[in-house]
Amino acid sequence: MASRATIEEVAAAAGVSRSTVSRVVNGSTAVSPEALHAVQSAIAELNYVPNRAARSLASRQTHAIALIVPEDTTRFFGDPFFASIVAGITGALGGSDYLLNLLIATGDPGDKMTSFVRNGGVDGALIVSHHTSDAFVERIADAVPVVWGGRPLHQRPSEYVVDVDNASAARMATQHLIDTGRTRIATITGPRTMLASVDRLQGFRSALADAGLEPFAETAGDYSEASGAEAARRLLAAGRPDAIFAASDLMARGALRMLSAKGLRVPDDVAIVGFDDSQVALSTDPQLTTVRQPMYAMGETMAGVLLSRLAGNEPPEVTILPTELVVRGSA
Amino acid sequence: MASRATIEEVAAAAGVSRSTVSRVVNGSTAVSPEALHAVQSAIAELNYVPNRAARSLASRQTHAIALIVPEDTTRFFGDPFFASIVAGITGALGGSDYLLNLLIATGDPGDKMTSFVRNGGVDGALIVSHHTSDAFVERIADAVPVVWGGRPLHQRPSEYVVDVDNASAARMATQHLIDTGRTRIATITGPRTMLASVDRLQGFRSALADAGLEPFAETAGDYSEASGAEAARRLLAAGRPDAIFAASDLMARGALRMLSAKGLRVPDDVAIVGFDDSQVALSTDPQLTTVRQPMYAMGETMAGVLLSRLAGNEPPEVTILPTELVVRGSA
DNA sequence: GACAGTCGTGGGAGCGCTCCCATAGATTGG
DNA sequence: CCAATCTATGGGAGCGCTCCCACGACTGTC
Repeated sequence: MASRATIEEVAAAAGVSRSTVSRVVNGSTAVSPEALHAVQSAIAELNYVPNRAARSLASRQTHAIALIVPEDTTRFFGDPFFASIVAGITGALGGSDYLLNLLIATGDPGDKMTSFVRNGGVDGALIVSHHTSDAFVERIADAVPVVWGGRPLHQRPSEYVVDVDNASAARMATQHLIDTGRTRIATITGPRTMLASVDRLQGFRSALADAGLEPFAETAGDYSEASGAEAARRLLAAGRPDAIFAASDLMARGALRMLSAKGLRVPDDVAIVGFDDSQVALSTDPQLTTVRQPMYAMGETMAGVLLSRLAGNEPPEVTILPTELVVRGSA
Repeated sequence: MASRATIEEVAAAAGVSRSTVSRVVNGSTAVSPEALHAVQSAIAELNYVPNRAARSLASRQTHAIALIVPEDTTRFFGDPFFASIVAGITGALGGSDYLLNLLIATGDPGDKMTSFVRNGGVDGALIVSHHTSDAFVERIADAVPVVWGGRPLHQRPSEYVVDVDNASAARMATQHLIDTGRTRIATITGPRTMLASVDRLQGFRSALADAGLEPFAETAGDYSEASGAEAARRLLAAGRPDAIFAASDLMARGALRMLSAKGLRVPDDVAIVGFDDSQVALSTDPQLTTVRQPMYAMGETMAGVLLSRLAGNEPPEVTILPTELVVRGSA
């Protein structure tokens, strides 16, 4: 906890001016080899680390970005989707000198997150898992450059977004069910307050409509395993689907377990398709047929786009990453 | 992204001085009701949010703390242990105006974490999951007040730590196995580079020694499910234990699945005891008998102790939280 | 009525940086 | 050989706050 050295002290030790030290630290414009060397050894000797607050006050940037997830910690930590997103972001940030700030909370009690972002806590933000109820998120988007993971609810001009084509991915999954002869096809959606859920539902419906089928049933979960099991229970109480398209692997796993518990065989009695292709898809028996979305790449791309904006470049506003149907045992 | 109002502008709008605005913002010493009111409306009108960098430069504190986890993201997100710790910390921070900074990384490539902490990025740090190989962690402890989750490897005078009594918890778990008539008892430990693993192993050994038994086998995992399965495979290849004490629920689950896959019944053929009592313990069939450690409370306490230190108080240096054996179906 | 103690307030002096302009010296060319 | 150009460097002026001291206007006391 030694008292820190300041730039001025380094300058004195190296026999140069503050400015020269600053140039060395920031690797900027030309500095003579002798000065360079003198400064570098002074830095090493004094164990100098530039003060973050002073630097960001003067330069008006923090070299930190936030990942905002309007979910409670349980959901956040329980879903491998977020783990991959974070891993992707971390990967993209690795090369840069930016730092990631994880801001996880529903509703932002006390406006801590909002004011942290607004009062210059970060240079920009990544926002995923956006619900209609999260008004605070919009205020954040007013304050700093934002990149959305998934289309924002209220799209404004010049929003940057990284997404997959949820509707056609869901279509593809549903089509697979149709192609394999299923006719009583139900879906377990995510919360209708999220655009991704709505889009997937719409893809589901349109695939059925094109095939001249009616949805057997539509029921909502919250992307968690428990909600998937609960949804399956409701489905079964109301009738006997021969296939279920679940909007997440976690919900698919919940449904699968509920079906097994009720003595139904998967895929013989009921086929199940999930969404994500996370580790979860491999953990079930049978393993899940699912829609793969490139979660790691999504995180990586989001961070890349934000960094590019912060660097003053003009990355593409919308990036749509590809999805793919992965056929395994469950359908 | 409106240009921000400064304290000076608020002062002008309210017809008072900078100082008075600062007093209002910091809720400090007496301000006349009229001034108070004038300032408050000026703040509301101008949408004023104090600048974080300026504030922390002047006051020499950031109002942020870090949680340092020297693990890769996969391990971090995969283990409910961390989820509970984070939830506990978040809970404790909720009332305060401190912010949590999650710093997850093995080895700290590029020293980003270390220098972030050292250059005044946070006022203090919480460190969990400390391995012998993580030298950078010590450098962090030199730079800011730290509270350890689990005893640090190199204990120095006046370290603050929140922990459970791992040795006696492991003893208790092992004793349960002995009491239920098991004699060929093996253990799956965590990495020997972590003190908690070593302590649990030691508790395991001493319970057996007291009962006049020899350990059937000791093999190490890394607390992950896969490593537990792998360890169980090794155990089976070498003989036939009739009980296994695993140092985490995740490893216990891995082991349990491996045993089932090999056609062994739990608990009839092999009894299993886990450690943590996370959600995982309830997800297996049979459910896990396990040592409950109060993970949420550990996070909460760690944060509480750190906050108390930062507030200039003198919290107890060592807090040992209680553990408890939870008997379910697996042993 | 003069003196000490309050209370609310203002403003100077930094906090440790970056940014920009000025300057001294070295180099070039007509 | 002197003006024009370039390179390396120094230092002033902030960035937006907090902290501390000082000041005027009141109160109360002997």
